[in-house]
Amino acid sequence: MLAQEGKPPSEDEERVSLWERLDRPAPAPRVTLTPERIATAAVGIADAEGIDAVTMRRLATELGVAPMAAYRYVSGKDELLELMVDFVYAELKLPDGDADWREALRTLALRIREVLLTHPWVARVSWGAPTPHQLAVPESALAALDGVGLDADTAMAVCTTVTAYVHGAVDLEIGQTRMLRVRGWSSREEARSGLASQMAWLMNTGRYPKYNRYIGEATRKDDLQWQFETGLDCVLDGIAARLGV
Amino acid sequence: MLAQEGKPPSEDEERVSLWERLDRPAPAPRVTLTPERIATAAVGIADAEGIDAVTMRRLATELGVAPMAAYRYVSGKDELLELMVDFVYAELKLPDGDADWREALRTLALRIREVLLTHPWVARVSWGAPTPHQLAVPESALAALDGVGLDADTAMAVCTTVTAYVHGAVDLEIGQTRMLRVRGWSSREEARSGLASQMAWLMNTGRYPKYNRYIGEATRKDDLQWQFETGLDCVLDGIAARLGV
DNA sequence: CTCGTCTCTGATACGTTGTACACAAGGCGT
DNA sequence: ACGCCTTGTGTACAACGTATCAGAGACGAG
Repeated sequence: MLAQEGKPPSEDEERVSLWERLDRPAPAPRVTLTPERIATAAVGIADAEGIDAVTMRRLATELGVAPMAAYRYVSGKDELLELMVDFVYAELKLPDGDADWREALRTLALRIREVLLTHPWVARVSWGAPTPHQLAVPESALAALDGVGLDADTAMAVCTTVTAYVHGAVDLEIGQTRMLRVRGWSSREEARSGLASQMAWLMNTGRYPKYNRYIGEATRKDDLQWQFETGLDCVLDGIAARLGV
Repeated sequence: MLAQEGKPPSEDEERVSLWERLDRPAPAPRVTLTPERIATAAVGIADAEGIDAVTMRRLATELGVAPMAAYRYVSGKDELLELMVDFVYAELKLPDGDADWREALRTLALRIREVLLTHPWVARVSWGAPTPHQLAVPESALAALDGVGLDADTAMAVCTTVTAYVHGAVDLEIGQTRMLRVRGWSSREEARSGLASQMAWLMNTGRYPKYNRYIGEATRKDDLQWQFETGLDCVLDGIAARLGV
């Protein structure tokens, strides 16, 4: 479609992945830009001002280069986001290999939560294809489960279940936190009494009596850590029960 | 800022939520547009061509109106997405009230999964503030848990845990499915042997021995329904165990 | 019937975004 | 020293969200 008369030298060669490309031994002369510099700058912007502030132009400004410069390293914004996600997962410290499977999975889950809460935009970005540092998570989990004598399908299912819970729970947590932060309410006292005005209106419709009652009675509504750990322990209990310790 | 010299009749009155506004008894004459028509059209586009195809202009074209017409009903694209999410959740059939709490939560989870898989874009859109039809989910779950004698915090935690698992699991599922669909591979035979080229390269780095082995041995890798139900049953087992049946 | 008014829609326009394309600059092997 | 290949620049365009204003059509009052 392009390069229809010139020379198509390496045109149409099979598409290599971002990671494969970056792994090749840096064939380039004079680089002022590197994947690391790009990722660092982009993650910095996202952490400071939210993922919407991450713009190819803004990134270029931050790096002191022209808007199109980063395109030598990532093929588009999607790959930039992949790079950012991988960069964040790189800071995840994996649990030691000599722990009980349950303890290993538990601390892994807690650490993932911490990382995701530190970079809330990651939860809404990560796609289908896992990045290298994301793959280290199931690798570590499977290693922890290795001695328990599970078949491959069950072991994978356990990993998926815990991962699903962690991501889902942190996602809810982030949404909830952001919902409070969007309004002016800084303290939760203010938030609880006024709640969201729309929420208040919804409650006043009388269509959610149980919900209304329960949030009225709840006393640990703000203890997100407790909620997360309670759910996580339920999940781990269930795994242990269903799999014979 | 606007209307600085005329009459600011209802200007600056406190911001009312989308749902409150739509509930007021339709004060308007001659409507060719309605929230329902807008939501139907937008959801249709998103289902057929993905969420990125949902554009204010595209939506207007679909509705046969000018690009700005829908802004009379939603204040911006964010509210359009809220409207779409609520429209989708409206088709969720809630379980009857006379079931066992466990069965109620189980079928609720399975039905949410079905809805989310039918409209995969919903999973990546839903925010912090729940829409009315989304609120019906915890309402129904709390109703099912009402007789079990849980304190408010625990009941809420149970709801959150199940919701978190469902959302997280479906999210993974969608990502996985989309990852297969992005390539040309239509069949999973083709997908398994070739896998993603990038995945294959990552595996060949030798950094993920366990993962590589387990996906090689797994035989139910494509049975996503089994995976989901297995995880779900683990979660429910854990809840039952930790809460004394 | 007429008219003022209120609500809904159309037209136009602006700033921002992602990115295609062609060109310039500078280090390395020979 | 020379050319080549990689890297960064400049310019440009289509598409997006949305602000603003003007017009159109139905209702209530007279």
